[in-house]
Amino acid sequence: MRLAELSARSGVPTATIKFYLREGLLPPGERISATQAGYGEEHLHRLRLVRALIQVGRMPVATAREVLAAVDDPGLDQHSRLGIATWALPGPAPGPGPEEEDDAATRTARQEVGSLLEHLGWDQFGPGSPAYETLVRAVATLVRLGYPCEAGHLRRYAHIAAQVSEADLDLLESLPGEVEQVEASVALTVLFEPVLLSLRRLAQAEESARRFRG
Amino acid sequence: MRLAELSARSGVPTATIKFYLREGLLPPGERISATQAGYGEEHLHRLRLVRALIQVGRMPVATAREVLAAVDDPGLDQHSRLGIATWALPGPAPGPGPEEEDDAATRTARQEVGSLLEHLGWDQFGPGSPAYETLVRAVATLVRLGYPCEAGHLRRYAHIAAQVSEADLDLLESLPGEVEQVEASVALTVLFEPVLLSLRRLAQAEESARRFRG
DNA sequence: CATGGTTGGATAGTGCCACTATCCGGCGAG
DNA sequence: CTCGCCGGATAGTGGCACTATCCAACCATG
Repeated sequence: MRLAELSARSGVPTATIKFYLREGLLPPGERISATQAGYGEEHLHRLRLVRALIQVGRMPVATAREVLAAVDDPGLDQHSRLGIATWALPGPAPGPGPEEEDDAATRTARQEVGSLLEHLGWDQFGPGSPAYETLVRAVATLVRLGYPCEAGHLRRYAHIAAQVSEADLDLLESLPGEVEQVEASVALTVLFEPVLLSLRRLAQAEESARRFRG
Repeated sequence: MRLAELSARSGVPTATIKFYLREGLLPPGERISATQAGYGEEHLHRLRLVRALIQVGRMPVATAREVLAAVDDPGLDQHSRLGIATWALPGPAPGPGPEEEDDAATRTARQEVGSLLEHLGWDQFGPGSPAYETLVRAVATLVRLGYPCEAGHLRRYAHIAAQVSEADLDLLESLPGEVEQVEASVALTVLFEPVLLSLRRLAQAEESARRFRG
């Protein structure tokens, strides 16, 4: 398959594919001659994954490169791979970098988050992990706006998150092959986020109608 | 309070506050003289909300303006206000506009999503609503990558989403005042997204450790 | 063999968007 | 008086995901 056909089958412009090749998101095609290269089905699949991560998952190009490098890395067991994937994924609020906020709200948030995770016994990822920091930032913002979000309130959401992760892992384990599972751990983590959030919005509308109308 | 103090108390640069005033995200201050204006606590609160929507919720400035206009709109009942807020919120994958994709994956996704929502009886928001379209896009992407996401698989996530929305509405109803609830419906919908997704990541790590190690 | 369209690679440019820097005249504290 | 701060208007910046252009090699066709 040539670049043009890869573009036609994926719907991605050739210029964009070249860009991804340059950025290392897509492995180079098999060299046919000095100025020609050929691509296979695996390139098509990877290209679709890249598009999904970037467009649906809103992942920055640089992050996608790191995540995909981890996916391709051999010699990692299932758990570390999922860990790497989860670690590298940017989450919903990457923020303007390590600006080390230390206001009252952030300190409160750290305390509530810490006590929540301690109570749940969730100690795989501690402070410093992206998910943890994102959580602290979000809770700090809620605190700053004056909304209740002590560990008690958060616990309810944590229990629900645990159910989601069970569904995630069930789905992951139902897939064949180990390589596929690694890729899937990334793809499913990212792509089920919009699914979950959209369903939440739809469910909110239903629940709101139930409570405020009929 | 002058602009400089508003800036100091919120941590937002004065230039940025001026920008928000220009964009209509923040109501103008009370005119003290021809070239002086004063701001109150409500401006501080609104400014924090704006920052939260834009930075934590990743909402485009234009969308934030619309959402806040709906929040300020009097003469809307609770349900419509939540509806407007939820409708205007952009969700995780706004996409490159109404490009009317109509490939096989999208058609499959529309069918699965339709049958899922029909089965659940969720008919508040049909096709055309942002949440619905976001869901279709995400499912289409999953289909394209070859992951299982029939209505059956999605139902499990939908049930979990329903639990989230119950928690959301419980929290909303626990707040005093009606104006506060309107603002809260926006703030909580947006700000609990990172909370939920971060908790999911943390829970995934725990669940993964439980299954693949111990 | 000529030749014209196509291919892959390199380089520079575009468009969007959330700010941000600068300038200007009016105000007000000392 | 006066000098620095205030608010408002205008234009510029930086980041990022592409995208347009150019070039020489390549291959199919006549």
